[in-house]
Amino acid sequence: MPDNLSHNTVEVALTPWERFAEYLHIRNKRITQQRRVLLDLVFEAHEHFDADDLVVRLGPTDAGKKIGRATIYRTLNELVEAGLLRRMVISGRSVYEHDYGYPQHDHLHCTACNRLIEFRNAELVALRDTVAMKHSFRATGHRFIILGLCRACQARYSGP
Amino acid sequence: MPDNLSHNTVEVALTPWERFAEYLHIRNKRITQQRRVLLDLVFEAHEHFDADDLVVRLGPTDAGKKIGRATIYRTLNELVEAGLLRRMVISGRSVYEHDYGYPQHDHLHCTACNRLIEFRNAELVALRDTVAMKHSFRATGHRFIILGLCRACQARYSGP
DNA sequence: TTTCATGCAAAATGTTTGCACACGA
DNA sequence: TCGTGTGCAAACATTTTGCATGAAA
Repeated sequence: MPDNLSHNTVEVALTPWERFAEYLHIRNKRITQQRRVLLDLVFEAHEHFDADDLVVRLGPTDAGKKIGRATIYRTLNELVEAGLLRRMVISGRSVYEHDYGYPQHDHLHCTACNRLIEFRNAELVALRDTVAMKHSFRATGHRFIILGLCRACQARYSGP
Repeated sequence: MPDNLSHNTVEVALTPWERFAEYLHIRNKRITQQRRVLLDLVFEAHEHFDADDLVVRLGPTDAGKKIGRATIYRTLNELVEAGLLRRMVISGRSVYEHDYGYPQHDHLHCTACNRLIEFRNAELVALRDTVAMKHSFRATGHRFIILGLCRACQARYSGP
């Protein structure tokens, strides 16, 4: 396994689009306008977002091109299944981020301002696998979130 | 070899009851029948449970001793705030376990049978604090769940 | 021309809240 | 007594689903 931890992307053979097309083709699913628009929107930038963000970003502008909430949810599930997006649950709502072509990482979650800060730590995966092996468990993934206060919020909460 | 986590305890000065009473007293909250019944029920055994489990364990109609769902949710929130219970979210629902008088640990979650297996690892907290410090983040806690297949489910899914 | 996908609204889920009454301190 | 707590039902927020229509292949 190559150590790409010090770079911002991971080399991948296919573009997200090629990969999604492949995923759809294998399951006899169709390449529709909606899936096209959503995938482009989602891979426009490296951000954390939720279903509602997409609704907002689609909403007022494209008057004729309205995509229903249900389709957004359905497509997000497909993108997760296709390995393009990673889902995590932050205070009760699903939050998504790029997974394909993006290095493995985890998050610090500021419980005051709700910001998510990414970090990478190679030891963590090693630790995970050690623990899993000790319990005859076959690890397929993990969720690790460090909760606390970011620097800005520490300052804010200890007076001016 | 499993390390019998469920029979270990941490020495604490107060019983859960004393601690809850103290918590309530400080906030001018009252020791009611319902809170009494719920705390006893919750500390009856070391298990993972959710709100619905409590509803079921309280029975259909305890001769007029019915405790409403709302009260159960309200009390669980108090028990978490009081530091007696720890809450984690497993596939969209809140799951609780003892926190007070119970050693720090994390979980392996079998995504096939939904079982939660506890493990302890001292390195993890060290790692957490190292990462937090590197980001000027004040860590107050973390959530770490290793996802995968437990031994039984690995066997089940690779044929007999 | 046959599936499959979409939009809409309704349903499902898990939890919280408003309110009138009940009860603990 | 007085302020909290409770049960109930309704509200909530997010996500899923049933169904008739519309669009890929």
